[in-house]
Amino acid sequence: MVEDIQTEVFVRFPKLRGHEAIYLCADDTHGTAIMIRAQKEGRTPEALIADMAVQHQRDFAAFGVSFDHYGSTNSAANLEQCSQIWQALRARGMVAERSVDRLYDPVQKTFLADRFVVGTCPKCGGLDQYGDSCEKCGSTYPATELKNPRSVHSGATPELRPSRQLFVQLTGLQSFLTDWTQNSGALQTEVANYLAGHFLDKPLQDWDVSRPAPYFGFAIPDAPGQFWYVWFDAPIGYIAATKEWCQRTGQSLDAWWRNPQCEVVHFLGKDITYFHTLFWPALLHVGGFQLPRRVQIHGFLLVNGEKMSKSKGTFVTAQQYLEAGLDADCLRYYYASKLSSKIDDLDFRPEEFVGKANSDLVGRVVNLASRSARFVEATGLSAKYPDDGGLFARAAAMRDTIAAAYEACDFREATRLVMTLADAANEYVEQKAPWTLKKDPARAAELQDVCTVVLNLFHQIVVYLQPVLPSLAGKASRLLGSSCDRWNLVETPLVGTKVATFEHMMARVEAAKVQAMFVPAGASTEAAPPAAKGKASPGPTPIAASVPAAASDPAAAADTLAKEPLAAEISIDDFQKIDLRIAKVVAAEAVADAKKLLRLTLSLGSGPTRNVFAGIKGAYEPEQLVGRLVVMVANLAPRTMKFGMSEGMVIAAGTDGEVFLLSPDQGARPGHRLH
RNA sequence: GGCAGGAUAGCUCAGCUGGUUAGAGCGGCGGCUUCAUAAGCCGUAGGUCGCCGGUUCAAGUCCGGCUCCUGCUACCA
Repeated sequence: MVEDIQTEVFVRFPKLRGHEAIYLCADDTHGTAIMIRAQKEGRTPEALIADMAVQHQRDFAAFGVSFDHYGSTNSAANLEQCSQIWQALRARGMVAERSVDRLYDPVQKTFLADRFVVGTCPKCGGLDQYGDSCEKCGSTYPATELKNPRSVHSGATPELRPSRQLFVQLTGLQSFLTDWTQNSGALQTEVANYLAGHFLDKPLQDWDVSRPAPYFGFAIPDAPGQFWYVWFDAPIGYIAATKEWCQRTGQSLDAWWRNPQCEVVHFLGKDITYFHTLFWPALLHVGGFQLPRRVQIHGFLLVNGEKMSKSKGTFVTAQQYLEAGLDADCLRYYYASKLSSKIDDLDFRPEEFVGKANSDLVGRVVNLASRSARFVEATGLSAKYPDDGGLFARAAAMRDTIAAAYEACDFREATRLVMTLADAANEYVEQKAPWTLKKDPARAAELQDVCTVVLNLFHQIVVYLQPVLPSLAGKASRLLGSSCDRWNLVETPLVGTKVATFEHMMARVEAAKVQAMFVPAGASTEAAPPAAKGKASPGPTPIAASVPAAASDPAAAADTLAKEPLAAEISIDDFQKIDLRIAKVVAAEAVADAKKLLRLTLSLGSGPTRNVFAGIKGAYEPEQLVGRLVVMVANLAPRTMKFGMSEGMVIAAGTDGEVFLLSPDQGARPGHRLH
C-alpha cells in the first residue's frame, strides 16, 4: 500500500497540473508460489487470482487509490505482448537453449527453487535449513548437498532431474545497459552503483527465462512443455495493461509506449530492483519500446523499526487499518510526509502517526477552516481580496518549489513546505483574532476580510495537498463552492463567493484505534517455517509477535483469571496422560456449512496426517495457517462430527470468544512432544 | 565473504559545489489565548556533527584509516 499511495500521489500531481497522465497497475499472478497455494486450497490458480484481484482492488479503492486501469498479468493482452517481445528476442538470436539439473518434488510434480527445499546443513548439522545457506553457521552450499532434503511443499525427498531451459543472452546489450543505468538519470544513484558493481562489471549472465511444466504461467509458443518464468511476463504486464486501457478509451498504444514525449515512471520495492533495471530495460529495448524516464524504488514498510512480516505478527493489512476505524487520508498523509526520493525504509510509528494526523491535519490545516468558516456562513467571502500582508502571494510563489518536490518524489519535502504555509496562516488568525472582531458589529467588514484571507490560505493549502488528500480536497470544495483540483487555483484568490455550513472534515485519530489495528484476530501468531513465500526470515527470530494490549494490562489479566478460575489440582501423572505434540498445518480450509469450523490437515512429521476440525474460523483465515506450527492434543479420542472425523484437537488460548493459537519457538519440529 | 548506503539535538531527518554564533519538524519545559475537532500562538532548553589522522586561512561538508548499524547479494537472475 505504501507503493500504491506513493504512485497515486505522484500521478495525481501531473493530473492536477493539467497534464495527461494515467496510472496503471496489475496483479502479478504467475509463478510457483501461486500455483502451490491454489493447490493447497483445492482450487484453480485462476480462481485464486480472481479472488485476489477483487480483494486488492477493494483495498485500493478504500484508500482513494484510483487506477486508470487495473489489469492482470494473466491476460490475453499480456500473452500477446509477451509473444511479440519473444519473437523480437528470437529474431535477434538472443535465445539459447540448454539442459540444467534441477531439484524436483515427485509428489507435487514440480521443480523446486532452493528456498523450497529444507534439510540438515552439510557443514554444521543445523536442522531445518534452506537449500541455499545455513542460518546457523552461515555457510552456503548447493541444495543438492543438503542432508535429508525434503520439499517444503510436500515433505517428499526431492530428486535431481534434467530440465531443458531457455535463456536470454544479455551480453550483447551490455554496453546499452551500462549506458542507460549509469547515464540516463532514470535510476537513483544507489541503484546505479549497485548495478555497476554487481552485474555490469563483468559479462552479464544469460537469463533463465523458462520453467518446465507444471507451471502457472504462459506456455512459450515455440517451446512445448516450457513456460515463461514469471519475471519475464510480469513487467510486460505494464504494456499489456496500457493496451487494455487504450482499447477501452480508443487510444493508441504506440502514442504512449513508443512516443518519446511520453514519460514512463515505474514505482517498485527494492526487492525487485534488478528485474526492473536490467532485464526489463533490455526487453523494452529489444521490443522497440520507450524506456522509463524514472524507476523510483522505495524501501520496505517497517513497524517500530522492525521489518513488518506476517511471521512476526506485525503485519497489518489495509483492511485491518480500515476496520480499526482509521481514516484513509491520514495514512496517505503520513506516508507522504515520510517518503523521500530515496530507497530508505518507511518506519510506521504509532505515536508519530497519531501526532501527524492530529497536529498537522486536524490541528493546523482543517482547523483553519473550522476557526473561520462559521463567521462568514451568512455573508460569504469579501467581494475584493483584502490586504493580507503578502501571505497569499507568498504561498502562491511557493508553487514551483512545492511542484519540484512532488516531481522529485520528495513528498516529505512537499508536505513540509505546505505545513509552513499552514503555520503562517494560523499565526495570522491568532493576530487578527476574529473572535474579538465578531463581538463588535461595527467591525463586521473587517471580520469578513480576515475570514476571506484565512479561507483563501486554506484553499491554497488544500490544492497543494490535493494529490495527498483527495478526500479532504473534495470536502473543502463543498465548503468553498470551488473546486480544488487545478494547480493554478493557488494563484487567484476566491472572492465574493458563498461559504457553506462548516462540517467536520476529518476525524481525529485515537491512539487506541491504532493499537487495535495491531491486534487483529490471529495477529500474534508465529507463522511457520520457510514455507510459502520463499523468503528467508532473518536470523533466529523467536516469537516476537505483538502482544495484545489487554494482555499487558495487569488489571485485564486479573479480570481474565476471574472469568476463568484455575482448575482443580492434578498430579503429574494426570498431566502425562495428555500427549501434546507440535504439528504442522499442511492444509486448511473453511467448512462450508459450519459457522466456526476450519478443517485442518496436520502433520506430525511422519505417519499419516490428521484431519482436525478446529473452531477457529472467526479468528483465522485458512491461508494464513498453512505452513505454520501449532500445538495439538495427539491422543484425543477421534470423534465423529457432522462434517467428518476429527482426529485430535488444536490448542488455543483466549476468553470471551478470543482465539490465539500457540506456537513453539524456532527450532521445534512437527512431532515433538510437549513435556 | 562481496557490494551499497548510513552514522548530525530525546525521536525522524535537512545541511547544495568546504566559509559568519550547525538547522527543521515532533517531543520536553515555561507562558499566553479560548474562535476552533482539549485545536492555536509565543518563548526556551537540548548537539565534542560515530572515532582517529590529514589537506586547507577555514571541514559536519574533501582525503585516508577505524568502529558500529542497515540493506542487497552470495544456488536460482
